Amino acid sequence: MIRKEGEEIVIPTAVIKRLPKYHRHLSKLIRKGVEKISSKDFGQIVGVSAPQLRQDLNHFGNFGQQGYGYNIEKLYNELSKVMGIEKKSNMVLVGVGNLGQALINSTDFKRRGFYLSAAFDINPRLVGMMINGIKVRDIETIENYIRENDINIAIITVPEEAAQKLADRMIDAGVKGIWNFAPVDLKVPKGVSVENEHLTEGLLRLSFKVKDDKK
Amino acid sequence: MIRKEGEEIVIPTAVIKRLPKYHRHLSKLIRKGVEKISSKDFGQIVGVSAPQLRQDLNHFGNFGQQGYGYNIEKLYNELSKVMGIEKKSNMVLVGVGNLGQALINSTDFKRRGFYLSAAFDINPRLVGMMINGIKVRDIETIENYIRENDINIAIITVPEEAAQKLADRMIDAGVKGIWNFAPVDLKVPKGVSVENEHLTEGLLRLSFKVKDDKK
DNA sequence: TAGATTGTTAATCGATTAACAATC
DNA sequence: TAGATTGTTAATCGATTAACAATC
Repeated sequence: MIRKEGEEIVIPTAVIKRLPKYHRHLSKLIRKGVEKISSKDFGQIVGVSAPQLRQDLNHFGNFGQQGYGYNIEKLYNELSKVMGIEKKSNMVLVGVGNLGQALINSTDFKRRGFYLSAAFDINPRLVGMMINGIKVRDIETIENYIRENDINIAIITVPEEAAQKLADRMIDAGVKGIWNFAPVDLKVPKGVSVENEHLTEGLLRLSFKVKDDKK
Repeated sequence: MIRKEGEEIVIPTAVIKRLPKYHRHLSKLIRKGVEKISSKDFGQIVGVSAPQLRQDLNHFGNFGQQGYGYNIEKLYNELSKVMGIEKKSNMVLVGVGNLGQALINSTDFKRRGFYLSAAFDINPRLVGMMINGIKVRDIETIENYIRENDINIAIITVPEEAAQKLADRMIDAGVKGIWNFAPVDLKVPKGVSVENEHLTEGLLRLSFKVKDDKK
């Protein structure tokens, strides 16, 4: 793809949705020790057609080589760059309940290059604890922490009622992205991104499919 | 919409993806005590255009009324039916770790009409425990339980390595749908549905958006 | 070189929006 | 009845697939 200087490049949302899946399977292939792969084979693995895969990747650069295919490690690193994954820890989690702890303990995160900087909770019994190497801090100190440590992504795993207020506070302190697990659609100002993880919706989709299949 | 007898009706995947969101907001509106709503207003709430909303709903029936709009409770019940939500408990969860416990304790599930029948784990320390009214049982008894209680949906919250084998066992015993939280794409035979909940992918999408906004 | 496979354009398909007659 | 709002068809837009020249 040829990019003209100064031109706005808009990536189709359909492409953005597929990138993380590519990233996950590349990570898996690296662990398996595979070196290269063709768009045909990789497409089969991730469940998209070969031309679609090539077109998706070409939004970000020409990572392949004719007659050879794609070098897996190179492609993985390129996609990591594209998605802004850096070893530098710039992420916090708020709400150390069951779900919060599950995320703190997630090996999949770490494996994919994500590192949590700290966790926060309102419960004094939890404050001070260490979980998987992450210190739980008092929620009242979160604004300072965000400012001082240049945090730009926050994970919200607090109850529904607390989520929006908390989001506002963190955004005021400088957070640019929120990964929200509370069952509300958070409202955020322009320039801030939200990814709402409404778990129950996945269950409903499954239920629909099961019912639909029976017919 | 007029349906002809015997004709196969295929619901576009784009529509299926939006249904759970409609359901969630209807649930919220009921709790607020709102009685009726127009496609224009409801579209604004759920973030789709009014014609799209009407078209989506009309795949399943004509639930609105000209000059009036939609009765919220009626629409909620219709969509619940469409998605196969029944009070009758026909769902089990396997893997009572942090994530499993988070789901067992979820108030959002119950509120939306979903009920768990039982939970299973391999760890003898957990077996026998009651969590939020749900009994934790020995994983070795799961096939029998599925057969005897006519279970058709299973939630998998076990480690990656155990997920596929477990899925196979449960499908053999009669499970028709799997909601999978392990970071693998489960392979299932035709007639069985899977909804893969790859949490890390949501975080990557967020990371991409944050990075993309900075430019 | 010959074979393989990419990058990219053009054609097709599906999903969204615009528009309006039907009707409560 | 007049006003509001649905259900539905036709037009537009975006995303996917097919095809192939470029090239390693």
